[in-house]
Amino acid sequence: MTATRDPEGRRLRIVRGACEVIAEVGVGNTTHRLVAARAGVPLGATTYYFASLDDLVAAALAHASAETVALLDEWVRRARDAKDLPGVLTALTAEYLADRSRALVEYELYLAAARSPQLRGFALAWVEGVGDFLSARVGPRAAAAALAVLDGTMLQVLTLGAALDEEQLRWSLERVLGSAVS
Amino acid sequence: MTATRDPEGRRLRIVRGACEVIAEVGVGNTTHRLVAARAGVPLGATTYYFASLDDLVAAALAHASAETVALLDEWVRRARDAKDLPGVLTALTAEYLADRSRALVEYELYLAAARSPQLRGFALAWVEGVGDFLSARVGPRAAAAALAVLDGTMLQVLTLGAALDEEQLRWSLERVLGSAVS
DNA sequence: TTTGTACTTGTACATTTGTACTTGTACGTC
DNA sequence: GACGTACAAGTACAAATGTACAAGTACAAA
Repeated sequence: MTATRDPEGRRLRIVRGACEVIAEVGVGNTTHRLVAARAGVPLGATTYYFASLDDLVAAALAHASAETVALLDEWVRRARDAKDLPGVLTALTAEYLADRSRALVEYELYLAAARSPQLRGFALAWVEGVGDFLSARVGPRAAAAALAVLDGTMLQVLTLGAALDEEQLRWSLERVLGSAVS
Repeated sequence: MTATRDPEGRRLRIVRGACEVIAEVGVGNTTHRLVAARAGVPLGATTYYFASLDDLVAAALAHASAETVALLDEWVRRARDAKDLPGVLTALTAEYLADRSRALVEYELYLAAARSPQLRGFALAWVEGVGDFLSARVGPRAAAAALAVLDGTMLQVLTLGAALDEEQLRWSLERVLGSAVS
């Protein structure tokens, strides 16, 4: 018995499976077999679509990064004309953290970038994306401060397993953005 | 030829080697052989002192955490009566990041805690340590905000490989700590 | 229908890895 | 000095893993 033919779908299944595995066990413990089992494809499929395990992991991280960039567009769109900037940023953060699995892959990617410069571009996409947008709106200093608040808050939520304290985040952002906010 | 006998020193050498290896390749890619080579001990020594690889990694993370707790005491001591709290915190952050290798292990531990609750205690030590101290001095809201700023800033410096912008950090902290500062 | 190609699937194999084990050695105890 | 114990160091081996490969299968083109 053979599965119906669907190369693109298959590749996507594998990449998605890889993302889930990375979120669960981390980049270092990700294996062909774990990904194959998670994606529901035979082992050979993972080596057919990706030349090596590194390629597979890189594709998964690229996928996660692309999702974030897409999300970034939404952030910019919704925050551009918002009157209540801290409120919108807080809401967006809460939405982002709702998918804990994806967020974990993101931060896994973040940390992996610390060791391999070729991944740094992905990490930069986020920082520069949010940074540039905020910078244009509230100036570079406040933008950098807000970005640090957001990154630090998300990291703490992910690692400590606690729920996001939206009131606290809003308060912090208001403080940091200061008079730039209406 | 046999090395001179020194159980405690040996154990420490192995733990330190493990920390270095973790900083370089990450928790997931850490192996007995890498640690042994780095520590300059035969392979058998790593299994003699640690029942399993998990134990070895856990010991290394515990070691890193203990170092941080020790550092925490210094932070509290130096910041307790400081007139210029943002300035002192900025200086302490710069000092902390000077040892990039150790800082990386810390954040590796941070992220690992997201997946294994038994590591969460170590991650909590930092957050609660700094948090409680700051909280007593500037109130819970400003303390949490400052903690997020510090965590986010350090994460960005580590992952992007950029130098710490001390002026920016100082500005952010002043903004967050607000009137609580002299 | 026939055929070629891209895809599928299962398996095989060399390598790496965790860990146990054996042998040798230093040091406290008598 | 003799001796037992805790440590040192090398080796062995089973399990896991990355990857190559052979054989089969679906689908488009002719």
